[in-house]
Amino acid sequence: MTDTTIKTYSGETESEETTEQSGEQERCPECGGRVVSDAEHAETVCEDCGLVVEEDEIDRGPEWRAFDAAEKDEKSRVGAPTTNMMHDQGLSTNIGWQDKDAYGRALSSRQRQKMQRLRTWNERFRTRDSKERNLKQALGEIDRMASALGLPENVRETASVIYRRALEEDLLPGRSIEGVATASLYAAARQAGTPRSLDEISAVSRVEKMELTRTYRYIIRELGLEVKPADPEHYVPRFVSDLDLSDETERMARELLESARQEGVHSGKSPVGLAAAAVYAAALLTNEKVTQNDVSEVASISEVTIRNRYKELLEASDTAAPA
DNA sequence: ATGGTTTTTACTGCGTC
DNA sequence: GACGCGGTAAAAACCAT
Repeated sequence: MTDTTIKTYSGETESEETTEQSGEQERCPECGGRVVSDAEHAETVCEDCGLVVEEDEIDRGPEWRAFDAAEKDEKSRVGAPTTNMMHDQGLSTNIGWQDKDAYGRALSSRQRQKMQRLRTWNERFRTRDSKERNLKQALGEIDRMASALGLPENVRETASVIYRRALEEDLLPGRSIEGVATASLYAAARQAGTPRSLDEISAVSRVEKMELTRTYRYIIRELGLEVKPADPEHYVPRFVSDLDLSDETERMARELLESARQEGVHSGKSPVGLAAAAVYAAALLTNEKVTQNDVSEVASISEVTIRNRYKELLEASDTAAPA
């Protein structure tokens, strides 16, 4: 009866024994102490002996706070910030498409031809080696899927970083670009606390779910990424808004999940199912009309699961806070 | 490969609009 | 009668061993 062992629901997790943090935390070459970076002085120093490991690091952020537009111009550094979302981090030079010179005058036809030729070659070189081309494609894919799923920019950014790392560690051979890109996005979404279920992801991806899970697991393991089991609460806001329910309901759903957690109901169950059930139960309690069918659709989970979960949910909330 | 869980599928009965 | 809901049994999916 005592169900104390907490099993993790592995469909969405299986990351519990990833890296014990800091597999590659830098160490001080002198004393082996922990090294800590100090952005203000642009240094990386050892906590123990104070040795400066690196100095003059580049601060890519803006100069300081800007209080109005003029100051913003003054203080920003030149150029666009580097971003991992472009295959060359946005750093490569591009040749403008307008056939104008630096003063805006039209070019002679001879010059125009020359520029056209340069553009061609520039493009060829820029994406020359396979890794670059690989990245270019993958990032395009990540972007496409992310917008299809309505994921915010920071998730895309994270996904890009993960993909880049996978590429650098030679994790690609034998795996499809799309598979790894999809897995990166999945991991990024979960890390960012805006998880999408495997179903949702594979709906917009070109790869099968099986390949996705395989690749995902592989990536997580090889890269030592720490991805905590998805928290059902993270799904709640999305379901609530998809169903046009009130904030009150959302709050209620969270409460239900909270008391359920204390009762250990979460153990081994699908987070999505739990979230869906909580939303349904909450809607009931706040007298808003949603059918189990509605919920099951936005959550892509079966009605039966909702029924089972929401029964447990209500029981748990009774024991936790007897009315 | 096997076994234990969880989720899904499919079907049935009940009450209400 | 259609619909929402609750239940059950059997199948499928999934993870761990």
